[in-house]
Amino acid sequence: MSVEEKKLAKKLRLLDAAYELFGSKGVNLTAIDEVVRLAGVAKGTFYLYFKDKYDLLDQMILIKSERIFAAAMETAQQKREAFSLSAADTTVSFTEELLRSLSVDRALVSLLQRNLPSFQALVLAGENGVLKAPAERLVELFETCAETREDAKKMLYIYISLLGSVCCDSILTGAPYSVEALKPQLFSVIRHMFSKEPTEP
Amino acid sequence: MSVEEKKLAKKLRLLDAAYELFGSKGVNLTAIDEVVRLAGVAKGTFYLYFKDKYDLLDQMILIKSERIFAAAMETAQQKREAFSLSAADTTVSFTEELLRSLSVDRALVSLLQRNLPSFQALVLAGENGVLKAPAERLVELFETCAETREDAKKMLYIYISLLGSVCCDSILTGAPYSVEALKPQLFSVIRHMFSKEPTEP
Amino acid sequence: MSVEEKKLAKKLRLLDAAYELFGSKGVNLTAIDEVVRLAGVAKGTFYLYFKDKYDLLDQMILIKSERIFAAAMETAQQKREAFSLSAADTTVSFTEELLRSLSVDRALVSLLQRNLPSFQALVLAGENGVLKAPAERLVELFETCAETREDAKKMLYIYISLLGSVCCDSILTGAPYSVEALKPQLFSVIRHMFSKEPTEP
Amino acid sequence: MSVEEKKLAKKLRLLDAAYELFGSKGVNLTAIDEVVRLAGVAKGTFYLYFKDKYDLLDQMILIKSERIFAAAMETAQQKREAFSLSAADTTVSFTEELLRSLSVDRALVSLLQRNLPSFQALVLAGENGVLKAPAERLVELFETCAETREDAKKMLYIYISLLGSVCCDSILTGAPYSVEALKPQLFSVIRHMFSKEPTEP
DNA sequence: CATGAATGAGTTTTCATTCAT
DNA sequence: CATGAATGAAAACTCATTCAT
Repeated sequence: MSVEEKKLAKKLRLLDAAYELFGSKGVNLTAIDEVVRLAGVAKGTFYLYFKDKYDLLDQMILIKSERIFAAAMETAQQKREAFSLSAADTTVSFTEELLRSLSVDRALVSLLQRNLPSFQALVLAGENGVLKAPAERLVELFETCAETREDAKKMLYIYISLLGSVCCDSILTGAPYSVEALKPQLFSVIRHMFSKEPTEP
Repeated sequence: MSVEEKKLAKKLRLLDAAYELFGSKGVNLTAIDEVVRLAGVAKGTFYLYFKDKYDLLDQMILIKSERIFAAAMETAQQKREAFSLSAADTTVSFTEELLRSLSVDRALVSLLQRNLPSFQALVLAGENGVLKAPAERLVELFETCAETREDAKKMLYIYISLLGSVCCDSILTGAPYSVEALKPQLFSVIRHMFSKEPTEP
Repeated sequence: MSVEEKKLAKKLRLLDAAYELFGSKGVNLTAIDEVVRLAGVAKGTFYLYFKDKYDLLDQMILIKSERIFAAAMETAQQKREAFSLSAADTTVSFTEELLRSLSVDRALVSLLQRNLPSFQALVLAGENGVLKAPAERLVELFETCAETREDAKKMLYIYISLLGSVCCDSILTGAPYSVEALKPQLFSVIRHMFSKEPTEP
Repeated sequence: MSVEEKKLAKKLRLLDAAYELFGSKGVNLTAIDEVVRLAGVAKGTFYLYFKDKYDLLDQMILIKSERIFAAAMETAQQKREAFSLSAADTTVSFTEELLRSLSVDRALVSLLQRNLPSFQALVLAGENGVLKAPAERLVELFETCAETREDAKKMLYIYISLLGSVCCDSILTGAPYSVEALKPQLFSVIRHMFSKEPTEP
């Protein structure tokens, strides 16, 4: 293993350890001491790779959410092409896929819940590398029901906010409603977001 | 002033001081020392009324949100009666009123942001005293577009989640969008939530 | 109930509560707050009857140990007269009786254990009212094997020390030896204390 | 000085400082603050080496008592061999030596007094490393007057209890009797413990 | 007499950060 | 690069004691 690989391995071990701990006890209640202990590296090493706890958090959310996000979009796009799905149905499909992935990765949900704002900013920031592609796809989907690209991005923002806050408790605690119980209403709202009829009186 | 009144006054002073500080610097960065200093009471007095910082936080959110919530509902109901508003329009009106109040009370928004889950649970818990009345009104509004009362509560849950997460950043940072910028889309989504047309293909 | 009786009742309630708590968690780890709460009196009332925690402790040990001490001596004396027991046998009998009482009052043992010094001082202080009579009897018993009264008191001191420290753990934890397991050796030592043969080479 | 040596030095400085303070004012009245100030280390360093005050206390008693215990046994054994002392005389010699050491180390006495039970357990626990050798010697001494090894250990237990509780007050306060004043009776009791004559009527 | 709210000095404990090795 | 011992400021929490009612 090269020096460069060893460095990466250490950083990844720190990220994994933090992932575990931040997810289960929250960022604020997790001491750097615990992270390095779980990662099996020295305390000083932490500061070699991260400015502080919150720097690590940001990097982690980025890495972890990218994978899941891209995969869900990949699946949704394939379905869209295979079955000529509408934008609304594609978004629902994407949502469904996302919920499925999140359901089996409670640690990530826990993280997102505690850090929704950073996550939202991330998705919206078109310039950002890692989430750029799937986010762009989503904007395009919402453009089908919006007058301008800017309006589409606003809808996307609302969609992401809704998704984030609705799902976290459902997945983590199942209270007050389970994900399955909320799906009909949630999908209905999403579909309505794509409806073009006037709602003003 | 009776002893009981003095006790209440002291507790309120602590709540007010914490409100101020939690809102401006966040709960985690606020030391109990600061709270009691601002409140002008002894440190021990804090522990006479609250188990810890988070106990105070819970009580505060309850108190503060009740006021703003009840007021918004009051206004919305008056408009509904005066102008025979539909359920959708009443909900929009309630939303508008709530956003207006929150816009001028950034400290509360800051609090809600950091504690959305507790707040959501609170609204949904019909048994809870303080938020019972306005929450019941909202359920009734959503019943006009839901098959069952249970479905209405789910829609309410989605609505509250949406509102909470959409607004917090908008109000606090104005980024990525200001409240005003998001209103058209937000209200549109809310109105669509009341639409009865099928959205399934 | 007269005023005077009410006052006494309060003091006794405090003593009983402290008895319970001191015995189970030790004096140092028991807060006055807990004592008054358990006693059901106001915090200020405590200071009406006791200077501080340790004042209460002293009074309590006195009261509690007097009863048990006097009773054991009473029994031992009766046996002595009935069966013309020797001083050694009377002391063994007294010891046996004491161990029996203590075995069923673990709270008191716990107290004595944590406060042996005060207790020893108490027994030896011939001037003290409550323990005077039984202590005097013990001195007399030891005088049968000592040259002077002063020597007898020293033997008594050794006896009390031995008894106190040997028994506490035995009764409370049964470790490393149970009271029953230690009795043969303990009684043997006590009997030897009364033996007059020279032990010097 | 190596890192490991420095660590040990720091831990010893803490132990020494605590020894000084615990001995003069008691464990409960000594704040960790004082310990670290006297030791000349930072507060955090304390928690690097000890869980809390009582953890330090336990470690300290072990270390301090081992030294004094082993030394007294060493001396007693030498005398035994030199003068062909009997088991009883060797034990008296050991006792004398121990009392002498303790008389000039009041801090340790103070400690033992407050923690006799832990100390007794320690001596009896044959498996324990540090006190194993001298304790084994004592058991052997008592075996000369006991039927079984188990009986010998019981006698040892009684002997240790007696010694501990008799001496503490004598050494520390000189009241009600000084060590010198008690020695005749104490030694007599010890010698009687080794006498084999029947004491039962 | 009795109360119990209020006090605040005192204590324990944590933890991000540094730096010599 | 990596380490982990050391730091000490800052935070949480306790509790004996007082005193106005």
